[in-house]
Amino acid sequence: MARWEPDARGRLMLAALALYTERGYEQTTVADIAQRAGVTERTFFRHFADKREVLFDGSGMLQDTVVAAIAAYKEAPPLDVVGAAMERAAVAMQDRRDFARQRAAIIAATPSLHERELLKLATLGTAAAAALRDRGVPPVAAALAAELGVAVFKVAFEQWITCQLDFPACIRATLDELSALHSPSPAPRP
Amino acid sequence: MARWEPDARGRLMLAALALYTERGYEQTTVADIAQRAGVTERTFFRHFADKREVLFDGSGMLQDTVVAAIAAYKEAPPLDVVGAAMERAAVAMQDRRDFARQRAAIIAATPSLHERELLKLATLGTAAAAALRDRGVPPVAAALAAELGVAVFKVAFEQWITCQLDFPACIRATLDELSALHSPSPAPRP
DNA sequence: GTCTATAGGGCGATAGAC
DNA sequence: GTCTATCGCCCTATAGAC
Repeated sequence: MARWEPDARGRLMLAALALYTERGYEQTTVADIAQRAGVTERTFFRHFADKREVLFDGSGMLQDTVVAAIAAYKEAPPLDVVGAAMERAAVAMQDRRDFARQRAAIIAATPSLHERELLKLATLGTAAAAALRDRGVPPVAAALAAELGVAVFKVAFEQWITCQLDFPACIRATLDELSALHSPSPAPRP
Repeated sequence: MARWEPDARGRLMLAALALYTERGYEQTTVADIAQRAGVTERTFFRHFADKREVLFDGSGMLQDTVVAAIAAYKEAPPLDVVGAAMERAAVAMQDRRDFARQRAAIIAATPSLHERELLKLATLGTAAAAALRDRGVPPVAAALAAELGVAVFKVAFEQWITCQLDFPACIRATLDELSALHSPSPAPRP
């Protein structure tokens, strides 16, 4: 028998998700989470910088996916590149809709977690802008296109967890809405 | 002589701005701020919900300006409405560029403050979306247009504090960049 | 793993304005 | 009398230091 149960990190994440749902984020102490995971409080802080971070473990991977997709995409206008990258990220998240929904419910109920989520998305935007610049997109256009990409992601994510469509389809629908916003007249005469 | 000096709130804001600049946000305690303002620590927390909030006193007014501008603007496509509202907000901030720059420097140096700034902008976006819906814009288009408005505001703000242009001009320039992103070919044959 | 400083909330007391 | 701003002290949990 091992000296410690394996995967303390995974148990801490599950315990936090469950407790935040059961009794709310603020009513849950780090000691509670550690106890349910069968480790000490100190161990929690070895794995996660703070009490919020335990819910954001996948955000680094999401960012890597987006950045890689931007770098790899064929020659195209900046907006098409970020659109395709966001769809790619959506594909990677598709099979975790129940988790995403539970997590989103906790975050929506907790301003402090909402803040952290926004920081992660902003960091993703900054990384996306850098990846666009690496493709030769001028700085301001890159910053703007990256922000639009994140905006599309946010709106599409909201759709995804509240309706039946799958995530990539929500991204495509939101990208269509974005185009429509820029040509208010349904069909400019050809 | 009054029992207390008036405007404890204003003194707390000034003291916080000065101390955060002098020695950094994390190296400043609430006790330090309270002491410089001549009140107790407890009084600080009666005026501001937390140590960050003291830097975001104006954000409610900014939001009111944007929402009012959206409600009052003439019949026009959603993107034009938010664009005009952001320009209106920029006009209102124009005369506080030095303050904005000092504040931005503190925020840029402090992830925790960056988080709070993003939350305020997200809240502004939500309010702008609601104001667009009140004008009859469909929900998804409203959410997307509001996000675009905030994106333009962020990019333009960055321009404003790093270059010589005035804020409304930065907004207009960024709105032009936004249009350009959607029509990559310089001039589609008429 | 233990120790400590700080954030931030709860509660009652005080003193001025009205 | 009421209302409101401030104070002071006690408390817990976070998060960093040792």
